[in-house]
Amino acid sequence: MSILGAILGATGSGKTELAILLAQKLGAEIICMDSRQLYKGFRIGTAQPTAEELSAVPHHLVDFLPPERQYNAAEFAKGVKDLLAQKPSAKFILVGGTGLYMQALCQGLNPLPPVNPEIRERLKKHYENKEQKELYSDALKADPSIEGKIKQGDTQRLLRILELSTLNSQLSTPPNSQLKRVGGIGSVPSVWLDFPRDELYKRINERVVKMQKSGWVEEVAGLSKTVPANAPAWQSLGYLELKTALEKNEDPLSITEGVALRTRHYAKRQITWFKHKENPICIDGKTAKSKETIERISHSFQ
RNA sequence: GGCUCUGUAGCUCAGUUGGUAGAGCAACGGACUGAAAAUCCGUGUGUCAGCGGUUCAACCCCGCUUGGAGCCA
Repeated sequence: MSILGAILGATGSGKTELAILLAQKLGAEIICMDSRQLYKGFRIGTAQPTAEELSAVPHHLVDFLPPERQYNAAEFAKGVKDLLAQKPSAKFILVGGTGLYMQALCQGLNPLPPVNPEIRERLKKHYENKEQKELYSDALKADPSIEGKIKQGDTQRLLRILELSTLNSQLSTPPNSQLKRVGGIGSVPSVWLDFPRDELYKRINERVVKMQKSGWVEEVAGLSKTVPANAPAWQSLGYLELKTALEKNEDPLSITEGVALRTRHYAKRQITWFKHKENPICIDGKTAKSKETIERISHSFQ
């Protein structure tokens, strides 16, 4: 097994910097486990590693995906496994905050057919102007095991269930409820970069401002010219707000507070996920880059 | 100086013909199996500006004090 461990933490907790120090010390390469940093050209707003950082240590799965491409947890897991197979003697460190991707990689996924965009689109259209209840009752019929697990308002998951049931009946695979996870590489040692809540929020607020000062606006202006408006990459926090502000000729700084707010909400979701799904060693974010801490983490990664 | 409006949750504000109060946002907690920076779910945290009066009972009515806003001088 060539994955030494994972650096986890909420957005803005300083994972990137720590990972580089650690990778240099351990002679490892970095795998970005981030559903947004993988989009090509979406650099500043997603806090991709800088050019300097990228050249300091070999990085994978970052800044490579065409913005109009949809990606998913299964592709990520496959991408990592392919990489491990290609470089059997290399050592890797996982770095990122996308919990679902880590789960898919380590624990595996149900052996289901790949996402089918046509069916998904059709279902979406079909339920667009209907009552929420109808979507729920149809999904419940398709897979009774979702009762109590998926809520009525959770459009995204309900559509997924219906998409699966459509595929299942076409491909006669077993119903969702009976499937088991397969293909996981098993759990890896992980550390969580911890901050008191108010400090983390302060870091997030400041980072949004910093992004705007360091070329994010120009980045979005450029991307707007080449990337179609419906490209999945635009879903990255703040990009759509910024793009719209530019189109409407509004002050790009008017979005700052809203973006910071949504980023804080996102950070909270990450905290909840990793606290409950993974069992990382908690380290103090403030002293994470100290010699002692690096030493300690290296040790647990061996 | 005079007149009018105003003070209720962290913020913006509802409200009770008098029976100690509730929305949105924030905040906090939670879920998560191929969109996850996504998508959802739950929780009210309060000297109702202060002091006194009327009343069985005041956030509500009355008086004074105090903070804020506006108009007239």
